[in-house]
Amino acid sequence: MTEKTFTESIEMYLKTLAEAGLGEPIAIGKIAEKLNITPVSANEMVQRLSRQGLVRHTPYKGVELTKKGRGVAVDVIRRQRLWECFLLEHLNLEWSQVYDFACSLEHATAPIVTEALAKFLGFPKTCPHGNPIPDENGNFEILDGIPLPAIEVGKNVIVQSIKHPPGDVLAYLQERNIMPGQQLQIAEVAPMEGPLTLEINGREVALGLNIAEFVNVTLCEE
Amino acid sequence: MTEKTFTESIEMYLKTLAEAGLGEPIAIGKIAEKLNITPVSANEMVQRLSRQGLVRHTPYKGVELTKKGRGVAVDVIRRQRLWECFLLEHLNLEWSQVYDFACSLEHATAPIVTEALAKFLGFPKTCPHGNPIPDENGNFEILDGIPLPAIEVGKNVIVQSIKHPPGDVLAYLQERNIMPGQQLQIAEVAPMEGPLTLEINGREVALGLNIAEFVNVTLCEE
DNA sequence: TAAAATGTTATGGCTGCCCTTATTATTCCA
DNA sequence: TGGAATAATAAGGGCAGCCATAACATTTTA
Repeated sequence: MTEKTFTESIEMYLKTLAEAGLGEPIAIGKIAEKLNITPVSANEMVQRLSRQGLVRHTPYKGVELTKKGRGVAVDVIRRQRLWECFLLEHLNLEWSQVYDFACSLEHATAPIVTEALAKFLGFPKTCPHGNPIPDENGNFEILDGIPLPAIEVGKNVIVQSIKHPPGDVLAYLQERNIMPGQQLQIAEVAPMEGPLTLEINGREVALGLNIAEFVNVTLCEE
Repeated sequence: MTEKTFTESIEMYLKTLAEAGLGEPIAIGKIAEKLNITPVSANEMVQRLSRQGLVRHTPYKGVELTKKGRGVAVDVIRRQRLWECFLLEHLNLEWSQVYDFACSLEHATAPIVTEALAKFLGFPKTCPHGNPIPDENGNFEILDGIPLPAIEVGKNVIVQSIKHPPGDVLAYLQERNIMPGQQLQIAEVAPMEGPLTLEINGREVALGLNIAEFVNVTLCEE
């Protein structure tokens, strides 16, 4: 077993790559933006990761996780999402806050602790934001949710998951009850990339397109 | 409020100082030994801590926590001991392992999480090793236990607490059932700084003096 | 197809925290 | 009281991970 241990910084890079999409290469600029560092620094670091066989970097094309890198990333994500469950369900912390708190804890969690935590929680399948929690072997189901902006006006949908957004957007969503399990309807789509108007529990709520991209929903059958 | 945040390294120095005794100054050499670094490095770091007002360093005399430093140290200790309780009682991890696991988590735990954890655990008064858990304001009771080597032969005692020992000593103690709450008797004291012979649950157990120093006990009343 | 946007490389610098080696100062103890 | 042990200081170094600035390469797009 290559049971190595990686720095917090490395784990954050790998997690960021995994969260950004496990298919296509990610632009270095995007990584830099998400990690709040300069593109030059991101470039440096990507080279280090490349040397360690954790990512594959095609200049001017982007960065991809290798199998090894993906394995680490999935493990980090597992740890984080388990902690999110614990913090929300057992410590009763705010839905909008558990991501950040769990992000600190994830880097300080040994494998034995991770597995004991998973058992304690009853092996949850998803985190409080609706995203899947990989199992001990790194396997997880890919969600079938659709980004909210792709839904037609008038359709009833249920929020399935929230992709991790930047800044205080989670608190913004929580205030408006846009959380997994919530049913809502698209009441109106403003022209010129304008906001969506949603109907949630009988109330009208406007939601910018950029934010709506982070909300994945499934159609209600009726 | 000076609600600053400190590096993991700084927290470890301060915690080490607090654990080594909250009275007299600690020699730099001792700190270096406990943190597994060279005395030169420890000296450097102590100067940094001094500049930040966290410790008071009297050359050739030793290092002491300032009020500010003690506050941080007590907070770190609170976090660690709460996690120890959680890891032992809820995740069912080994008594001998929870100290180290908690030590990683303690540096990644925000105040809100600490308080929520304390509430979840029911505000425990001591950690699994019998050491007091400071409350939210940093107050805690000082234990009245006596180091095992100070007890006379023949006396019945109950283990009150285990000071944190180096290396694998906790596993060694756990194997021999020397844990808080355990009743035992000093059967024999070998001459020339030789080991103690203890009677535990009808079995005889030899325990070196150096290790016994870490075991605090109270006399059984009868 | 040329300008704008983005990515890459080079250079130099910074901080935190650790290291070694060597010299000097102080304290402790026999 | 003098040598051993311990502590302090100095000088030089390393590594991780970030920064800025500048020059240059490639890709995108208008």
